[in-house]
Amino acid sequence: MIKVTLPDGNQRDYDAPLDGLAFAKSIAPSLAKKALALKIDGQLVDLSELIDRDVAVEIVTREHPDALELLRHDCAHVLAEAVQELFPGTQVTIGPVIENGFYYDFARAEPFALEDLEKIEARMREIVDRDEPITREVWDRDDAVNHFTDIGEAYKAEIITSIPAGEAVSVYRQGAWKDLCRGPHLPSTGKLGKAFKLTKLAGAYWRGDSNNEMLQRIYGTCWADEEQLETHLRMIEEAERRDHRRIGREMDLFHIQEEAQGMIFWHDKGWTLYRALEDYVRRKLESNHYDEVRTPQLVDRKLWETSGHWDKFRENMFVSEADERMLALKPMNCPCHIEIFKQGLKSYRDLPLRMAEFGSCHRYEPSGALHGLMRVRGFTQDDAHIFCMEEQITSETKAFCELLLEVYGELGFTDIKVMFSDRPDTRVGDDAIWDRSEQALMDAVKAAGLPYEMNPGEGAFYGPKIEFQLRDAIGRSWQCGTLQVDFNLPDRLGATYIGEDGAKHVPVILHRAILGSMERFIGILIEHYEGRFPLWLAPRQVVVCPITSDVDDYAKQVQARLTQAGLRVDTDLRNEKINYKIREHSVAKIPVILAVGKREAEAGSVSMRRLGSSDQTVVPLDDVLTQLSKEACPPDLAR
RNA sequence: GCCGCUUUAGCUCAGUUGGUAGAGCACAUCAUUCGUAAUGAUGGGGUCGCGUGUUCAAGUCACGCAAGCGGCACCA
Repeated sequence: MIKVTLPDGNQRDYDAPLDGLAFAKSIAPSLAKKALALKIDGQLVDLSELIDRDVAVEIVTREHPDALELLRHDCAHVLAEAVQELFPGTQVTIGPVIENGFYYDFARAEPFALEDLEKIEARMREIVDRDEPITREVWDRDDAVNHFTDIGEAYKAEIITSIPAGEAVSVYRQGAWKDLCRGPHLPSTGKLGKAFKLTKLAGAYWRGDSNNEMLQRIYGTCWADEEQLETHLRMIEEAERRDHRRIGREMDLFHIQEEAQGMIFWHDKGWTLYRALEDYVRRKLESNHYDEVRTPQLVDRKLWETSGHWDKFRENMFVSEADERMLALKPMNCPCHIEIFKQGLKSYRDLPLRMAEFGSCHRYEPSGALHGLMRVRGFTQDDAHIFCMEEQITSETKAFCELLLEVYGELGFTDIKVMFSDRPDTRVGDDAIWDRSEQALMDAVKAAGLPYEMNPGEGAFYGPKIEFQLRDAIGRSWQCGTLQVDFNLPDRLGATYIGEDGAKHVPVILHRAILGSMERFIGILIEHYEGRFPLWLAPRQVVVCPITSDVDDYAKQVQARLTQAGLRVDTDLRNEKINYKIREHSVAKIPVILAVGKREAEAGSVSMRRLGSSDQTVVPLDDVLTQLSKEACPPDLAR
C-alpha cells in the first residue's frame, strides 16, 4: 500500500507503484492533461517519475510557481535542437535558466546573424508543433563520454568527463535530438507552448574564463502564456525609455565624448543635481562624526607599491611621468587617508577616527566595461575610512549600515540587495583574524537586521566585505554601497596608534562608501525617478511662464521672490503661447510650472501646475513660497 | 580586452541596383500677445565616424582603425 499526501492534506492510497501521469489521471483526467511535472517531497521531478513509496506529491501545472523554471529550461533545449537542425556542425554546450528566460551557448565557426534568430525561432515553433516526446535515460558515464565524443560534441564530452568515472549520467531524448542534462523536463515539446522569444545574440567565454575560446550565446525569454510575454516585452520597452544616458541627454544633465572616454562632462543641470546630492551626503557625514579631508590626485608610484596596488592593478592605473618620477592618478583614496592618519601620534582615545573624502579617482577600466555613468574611468567616491580597534568593528559597522539604510530610504530606495563576501582562496592574514573579522561583520549585519546573500570566497584579499546593490531600469544590479574590513593595509603602510598599554598597535580600517560612486548613483537615481526627481534634487525646480508679455515684469518678480527663498527658478519670457510653454517644460520634467497672466499679476498670485498632473490651482504667491520652500527642503533637514 | 551589431544635420531617422544627400523636431528671422501638452511663414545648417583601396564615379562595395550599443571577462 502506497500512501500519497496531496498539497491540501488529503491522502490517497494506491495498491501498486504508479508514475506521475497515472497519478494525475487518478485525480482527474483534466489534471493529467495539464500536468507538466511532479514535486515529490518538495523536489521537482519528471512527470514520468515512479511513485513507489509514501510521499507528499504536488502536480506542477503551468500555473505552478515552479513551472516557469521548467518551461525556460525546455525552451533552451528546444532552441538547441532548432539550432542543430538549421546549422549542422554547431556544437552545444550549456543552456541554463536565468531571470525571465534562458540562454544557450553554442560553438560554431561562423557567427550567427541577427536574421538567423528569426529562422531559429520559427524552427522552435515547429518543434513545439511536432510535440516530440521527452524521455529520460540513464547512461553509464564512460559510455556517455564516448558517445558525445563520437558525434563531435567535444564540449558535452568535456562536461561529462568532469563527472566522476563510474557514476551514472542522465540523458534526455527529445525526438531525434538528445542532450546530457540533469532535468527535470516537460513530458513533450508540445507542452512548452509558444510564449517565448529570442532576444539577443552575444559572445561568452567557455566556462566563463577569458582564457578560453569564445562561444556564441543566444538569449531568450519564456513565459507561461502570451499575456505574460507581452507584459514582459512591454516592460523592457518602457525601461529603455528610462535609460539614464537617454534622459541625461534629453534633460541636458551630462555628456561623454570620444576625447575623454569614460569620463563625464557635467552640464549645469547635471552638476546642480550632483551638488544637491553631495551637499546632502556631506551633512549626513557631519552629523555622524566624520572628518572630511582632501588628498592629491597624483601620487608617486612608490606609495602604490607599498600598498600592494601597483602589483595587482598596475595595468588599470593611469600613470604620468614628470622629471624622474613616475606618478599615478589615484585609483582609490585609502593610502592617502592612511598617510594623513600617520601625521602625528594617534592615541586609542582618537579612535574610532572616521576620515571622509569625496575622492576623485581614476581607473583605466577595460573599454568593454564602460557604461554611461554606471561604469566610468573617472569617478568620485563618497569614501571614508574608519580607523578603529578590533572591538569597535561591530558597533562601527552597525552604525554604518543604519546610516546607509537611512540615506537609501531618504533617496527613495527600498529594493536593496546585500551581498556578504567572505575569505577568498588567496588572502593575507591568518585564519584566526579572518574568523574574528568575518564574525564581527556578520554580527553587525545581523544587528542591523539586513537580509543578505552569501558570496562565498568573493571577499577582498585583505578582508571580508558587504556590498549593497541597486538595480537599474532594466534590472541590472550595480554595486553602490560597500563596507570592507581591512587588517592588512594599515600594517603595510605603517599606521599605528598608542594603546591603553602605552604600546604601539595597528588599527583596523573599515573602508566604506554609501553611494559608492557619485556618478553611478546619479545614474541609478535618474533611472529610478525616470528624470522626475523629488523637488529637492530637481536641477530646475520651478519655471515661471507669463501668458502675455504684459506681465513679464511680474514674472520676474515672482522669480526673484522664489530665488530669494533658495529655489532654483527659471522664467520663460519667450513670445510663445502658454500651451507651447507648458508642453515644453512638461517634457523637460520641470516639477512646478507657474503660469502668470493679468489676473495673477493683479491679485499677486500664481497658477500652479505640477508635473504629471493637468490640475491648476491659483494660489497667492506668499503661500506658494511657503509651500515650495518647505517641499524643496532636503529630507535630512525637513522637520 | 573578447564576440556580435551600429555610426548620415544638435536630436530621432529616410536614402533604391554605386551617379554627387533628405524629413520631422530643434535653431534663426519676421508676423502673432495668445489662459495650461506643439501658431504660421521664411531661412541657415552635413569633410555621410576616420583612413586606405576598388571604380569614370563611393553615404552606398572591400579592408583597416576609432567610438557607441548588447553580452562575456574584469571591477582595489
